[in-house]
Amino acid sequence: MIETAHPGANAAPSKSEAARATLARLLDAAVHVIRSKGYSAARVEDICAEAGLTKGAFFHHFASKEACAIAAAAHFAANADAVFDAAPYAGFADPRARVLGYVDFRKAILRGDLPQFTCLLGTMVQEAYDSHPAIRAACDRYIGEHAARVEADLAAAKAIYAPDATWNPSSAARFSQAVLQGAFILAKARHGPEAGAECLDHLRRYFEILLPEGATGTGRNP
Amino acid sequence: MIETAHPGANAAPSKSEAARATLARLLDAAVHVIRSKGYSAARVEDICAEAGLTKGAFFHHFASKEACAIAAAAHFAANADAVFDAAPYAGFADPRARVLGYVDFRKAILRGDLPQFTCLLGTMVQEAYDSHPAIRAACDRYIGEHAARVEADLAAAKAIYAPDATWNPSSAARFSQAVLQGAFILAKARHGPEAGAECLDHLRRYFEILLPEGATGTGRNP
DNA sequence: GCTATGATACCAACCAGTCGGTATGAACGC
DNA sequence: GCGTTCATACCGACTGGTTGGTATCATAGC
Repeated sequence: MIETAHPGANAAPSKSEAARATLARLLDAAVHVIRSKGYSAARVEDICAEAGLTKGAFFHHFASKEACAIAAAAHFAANADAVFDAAPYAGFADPRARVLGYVDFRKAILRGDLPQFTCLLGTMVQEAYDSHPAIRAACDRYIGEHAARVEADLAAAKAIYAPDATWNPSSAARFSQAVLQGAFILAKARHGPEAGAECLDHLRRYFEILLPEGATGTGRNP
Repeated sequence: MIETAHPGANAAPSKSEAARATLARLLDAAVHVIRSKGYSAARVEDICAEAGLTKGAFFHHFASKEACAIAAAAHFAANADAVFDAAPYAGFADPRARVLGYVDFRKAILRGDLPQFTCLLGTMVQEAYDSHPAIRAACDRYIGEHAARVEADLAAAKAIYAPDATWNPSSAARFSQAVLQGAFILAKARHGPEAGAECLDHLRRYFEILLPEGATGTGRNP
């Protein structure tokens, strides 16, 4: 899952290729287990079993379970960045199309089992926001960084399609993340992605209205 | 917290007034502790300490921690029903005003510490959806029942303000719940309610657009 | 050999749930 | 009224399994 051209040509030269691979396995396993049962209920041995390793490997790479969770958050965010960079909508020239393409893409990947598409960050921050400040900070950071990517397209689209509208691209980007997080919760409650998908339909319609296609440069919205 | 006219004039005659009071204390404590740290991290002794009781009392009233959580979900939902029944917007004659008043009210109660306004159901279902089916079912049920209340006003408002629009009141009501749940997650990540409040501003604007005030009976929306 | 890596065995703390016990008070006979 | 009886309500020490973390050992790469 981690690709390095040449061992040694890397920023962290002290880790061998094999060690990097097991670290990645541990992180992937942590992401999966925590997405399935949450941070507290995720046992270290669950993560080790999922990775096909033992606690020796785990505590060699992480100082604690909490440190693993924080590293898993970074790993998850980096993975997500790669996925969205490679998504088809990322190449659209029109920023409005990128915004709507983003929503469509997020809807399209609501497939398979719940732990495969739900958000590690939202899951962890729910339980850890008060008792584990470092986890909360990590989740806040990576959610914010992802929102900033959406914000960039939203701001570019607004400059073209609704330059005089009063809504704030930054706030709208955070709103999109809230809708996604809420969609995941509904999907979990319903035990299926359908309820989440229809939330993204509403989000798309909202963005369509915020960025009126025909009225270039007028900005009719409040 | 529980008012009964005469003991014995009640539906459940077998429980004394005092026992009902301690049960309520345990449920209030469970709601608070689980909202603070999540279901898994909430220890039975935490709940007992918060209630000023001991484990003897806890396991006298609940068969298990899971049973307590399910009872707490019902308790939380009943409390919420009472709060929203008593809210000022509930008396508005115009259903559109009730819909918008609901959003405004939800924004207004984002005050104080996070465990005081976040949703027990969304918090629990995140961790328990896979490992505790009974908890998932309870959360699904009470979220759905609350959404149904919103749906009633939305449907009435749509009949007046957007009768020909294609959007679905049931789906829009679920969307409102998703936005709320997502707003709570952002508030937790940011450690403050502001990020959640601005999400409700977007939700309000969306509902304003879905229910155009001037165009009674035309239904301009997609 | 020396260091990095990972396995195995182990520990101490934790925690859901149990169990024997006490207190309160209602119901009943008388 | 009064003692007897019994169920409900609650207490708190205890238990047995669990779990994060540690200590130690085996192996491989340089």
